[in-house]
Amino acid sequence: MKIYNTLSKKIEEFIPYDEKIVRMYTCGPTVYSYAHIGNLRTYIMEDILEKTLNFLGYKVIRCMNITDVGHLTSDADSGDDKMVSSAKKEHKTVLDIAKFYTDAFFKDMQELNNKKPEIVSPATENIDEYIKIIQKLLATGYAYQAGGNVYFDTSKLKKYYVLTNQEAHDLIGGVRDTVEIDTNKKNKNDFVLWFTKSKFEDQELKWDSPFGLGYPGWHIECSGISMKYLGEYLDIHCGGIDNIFPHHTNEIAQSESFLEHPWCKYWVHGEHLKDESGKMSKSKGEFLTITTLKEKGYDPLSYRFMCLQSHYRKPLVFSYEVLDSASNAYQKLKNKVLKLEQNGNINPEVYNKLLLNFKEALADDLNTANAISVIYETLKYDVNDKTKYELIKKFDEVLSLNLTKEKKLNLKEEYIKEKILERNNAKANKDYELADKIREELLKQGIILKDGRDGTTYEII
RNA sequence: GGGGCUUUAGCCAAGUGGUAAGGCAUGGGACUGCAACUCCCCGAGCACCAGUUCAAAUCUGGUAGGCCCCUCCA
Repeated sequence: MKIYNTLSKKIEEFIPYDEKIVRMYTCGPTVYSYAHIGNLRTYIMEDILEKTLNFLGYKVIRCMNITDVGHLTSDADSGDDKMVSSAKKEHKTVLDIAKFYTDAFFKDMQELNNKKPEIVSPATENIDEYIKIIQKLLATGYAYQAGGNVYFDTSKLKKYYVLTNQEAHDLIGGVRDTVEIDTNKKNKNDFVLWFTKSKFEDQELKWDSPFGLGYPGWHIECSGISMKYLGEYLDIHCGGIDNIFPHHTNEIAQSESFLEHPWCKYWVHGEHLKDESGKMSKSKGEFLTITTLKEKGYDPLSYRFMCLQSHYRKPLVFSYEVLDSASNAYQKLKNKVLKLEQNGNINPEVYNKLLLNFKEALADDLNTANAISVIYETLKYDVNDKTKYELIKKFDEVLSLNLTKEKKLNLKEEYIKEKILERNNAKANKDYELADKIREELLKQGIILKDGRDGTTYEII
């Protein structure tokens, strides 16, 4: 398959280290609040990537971290650890908060049909790993201690900005003036590996280490967890586009300095979901979560459908117009699939042809929009329903839109038929009030009545 | 100041040199007691300018608009 690699800024043929096994690391959430649907867009992309690789015959081992410590609100001393400030606000311990929002996160993931990675590891459970890495970096001269903290020395690298085309001196001009300069740093772009001198009195979580009582920097977390569970050679590292710099850049710096050989082959980044004002964030605009969407009557999978209709590397602007459109399209699509007859035999020629179209769409840098078009092509194709149904069922292994999920009938068939008869009598007597009442009652119980040329039939919602 | 992305019908969107997929909405029609569902029909020459070419939405150069990163962020 082909995938865009941020490292080369090109679409490349995907070749993992091992022929059949893919080791994939995806940056997880910082669990100090609910995830908004913009956060979730990236996880949908990652889910599609994982399932596409499976579809193409790879075995994927995927790992995700949970950031439950050491994530600052800003680089300045005025900042607060996000976890700590949440805990303060909600009068709970840091780990209580983390547990609560981790659970909420995976519930959202489930609502969106995002598979939970087989390895999920909180940052606080891997402290030994970070210490091990930092110790070696200190020993080999890639890190130094200053003012109580341990920093990574970016000047020791031949090339630090591997993911972007920036140069160190480019940074000198701009940046906002609210950011205070950490005078302990030898170089402007050095970053913290370990804090012993907490900037915040409230920092609750601290661990003993050879560098003193303290806590790890943010970037070291992903390197440590990744290497612990996926080894020294990583095939894919995913995350949101905002992580390219500094987070992923720093991960590469510290990991490759530690390993002394190249580390991850493919860096895959998802573009953001925007709103009218720009980037969706927790502090401005409407804070949209899966729960909010549900309360407004949207199926979470409509949102998944909305995301899949566009490309993961293109900005997508959220509006209710777009969501409504996706929601309509999704419901209609499901209805069509539901009506397919399931008897007969698969036409192997057509099956293989359309399956190939579908695979080619996904293998082309995850072109999910085209993959969805293949569903419509399938529905229109001149072939029996059985073939269509089985194809769509197969497609859904990747798309995960519940397109072929059986609906459950809560009512007895005889009861429905009786009600239809009753309504038909009412209609014959021009008692439309009663007829509509019966129709509404059945609708409440999930049954839609359809009046057509050949009488009344029903469908289950 | 530096780095990068983006601009295709009312909306979403595909397209990577050969004459604009697909979806949603709107409108028209069939069906219905009305409606919903379903089915049929209908729309753009691709931000702008200048090049390259037999041929450009697709390549080159420029202009304009929108957005992101360089500070925690998916």
